[in-house]
Amino acid sequence: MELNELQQQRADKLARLRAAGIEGYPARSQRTHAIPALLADFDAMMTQGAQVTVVGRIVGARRIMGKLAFAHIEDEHGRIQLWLSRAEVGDEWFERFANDIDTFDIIQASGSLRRTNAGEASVFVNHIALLSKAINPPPDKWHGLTDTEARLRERYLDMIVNHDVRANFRVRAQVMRMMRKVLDERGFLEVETPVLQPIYGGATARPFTTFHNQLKQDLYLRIAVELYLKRMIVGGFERVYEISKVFRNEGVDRTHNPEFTMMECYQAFGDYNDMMDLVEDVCRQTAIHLTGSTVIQYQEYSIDFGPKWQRISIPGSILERTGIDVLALKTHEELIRAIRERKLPVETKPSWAKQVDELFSEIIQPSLIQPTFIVDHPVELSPLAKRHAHDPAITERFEAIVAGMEIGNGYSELNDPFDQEQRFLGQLQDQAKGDDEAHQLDSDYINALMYGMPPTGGLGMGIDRMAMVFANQSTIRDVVVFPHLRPREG
RNA sequence: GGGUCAGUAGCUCAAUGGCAGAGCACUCGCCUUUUAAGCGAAGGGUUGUAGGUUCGAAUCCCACCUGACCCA
Repeated sequence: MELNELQQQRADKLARLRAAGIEGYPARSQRTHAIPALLADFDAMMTQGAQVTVVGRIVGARRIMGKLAFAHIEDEHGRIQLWLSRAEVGDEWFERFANDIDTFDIIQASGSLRRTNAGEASVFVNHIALLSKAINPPPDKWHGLTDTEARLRERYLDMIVNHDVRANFRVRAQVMRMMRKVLDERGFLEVETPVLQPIYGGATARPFTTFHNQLKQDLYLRIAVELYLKRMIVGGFERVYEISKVFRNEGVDRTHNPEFTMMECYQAFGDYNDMMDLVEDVCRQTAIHLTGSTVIQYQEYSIDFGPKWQRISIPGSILERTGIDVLALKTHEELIRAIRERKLPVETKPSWAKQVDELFSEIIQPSLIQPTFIVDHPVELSPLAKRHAHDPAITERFEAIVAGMEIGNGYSELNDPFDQEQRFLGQLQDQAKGDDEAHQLDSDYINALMYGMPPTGGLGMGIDRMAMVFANQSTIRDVVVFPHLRPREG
């Protein structure tokens, strides 16, 4: 590999250490204490004359004087000062520490515990071992690494230097843990269904396509888990869930990433009310788990997961806000004309249903900051949802909105195979009109429904967006460990 | 897809048509209580890429690449 000047200096130091019989990348280390544990019990251990061995990465500047040296090392959860005295550690290692050990090297230090004159808890070192030589130099010790592109391209460095980045991923893990906890407590079984699917379904989106060489078959990376989980409901499982990546071949923006993590669950003999209850429960418990309160801070808002969520009707709220009665304007053309007459700032979409969705998402949704369920989705917009018991034009469906973002979507599942076939055929018509996100016709799924699926409630929740909410991040890339970037030229 | 802004040393940033600089980091020397240690010295550049204008371009023009933000 080609090394720049700073990298070459470090490589030369590694060569010098090896010439002295010191391995740069040994297999084993002998930590006796994690740094936070040491700090928590520091004074008692110091009084007892404890000998400890800590490990970690050297961060910040080493401060080398003629016969004393100081540096800080950091393990995952803590940071402590190392205090080296030439007399204590010996000339050989003191020189080595000064000359051939660098900031960012990962080392092991053994010694006793002492406080400096300033009172700082320190390990008074009598022995050092190198665990991993860093060839790349650290970024600016004061300003750190701030360039967005550099942070994303070298996320590992971002994680080393910017601790709040690490914190986001801990929150994300807690969100997933609470999700599993609530589902497990309610008796749901965690299952795994195919990621590679011959027919993609369960959402309206464009897929990624791949190819199976032996079967000579096009396969799609799933855009949702839904249809397979509902086949399991047909198969007799009453409560199932899956948490995993789904893939949608669409643009990247503040709230979209082409691969994202979704939780989907299905509850036989339940309906969409049970699913709304589940959403409220998961969010409330997660908030309490993370903050001790039902209220969390998101950007400039305080969001309260304590009360029952408000419910807003899609057609009703559009009528109220814009004067357009979407249920009265039955054709796509009429709806577009009404939008143009009012000069509403929305994109033209390829079907009536998509246009209603666009209207709502642009005009109403961003203003829904407190937890809200939007309901009464037009049947054309929801090809897998059961018609509303009191109005066949709309469905028993909800979307869960927090901070203007959709974090979940659920419905009473359509289990009538004849209606399901008609919905699929309607989707094919949309496709013929140019809607490249229309749902495919899955005849095997209809076949499954023809064996009888119990009345069922279903739910999908976006883990990434929940992580955004609970980690107080405004872009999805800050809760995705390694967001996709275009390759650099050359 | 459209618009705006940005890309200069390892990092953070200057230099608005006239010698490409600073701070930190790094290297060398001194230093036994440092905390962004201190003092002294030295090194480090294909200014995102490729063209153009000009006596002269980091700077102006064109195209492209990468990213950020805004809009649709």
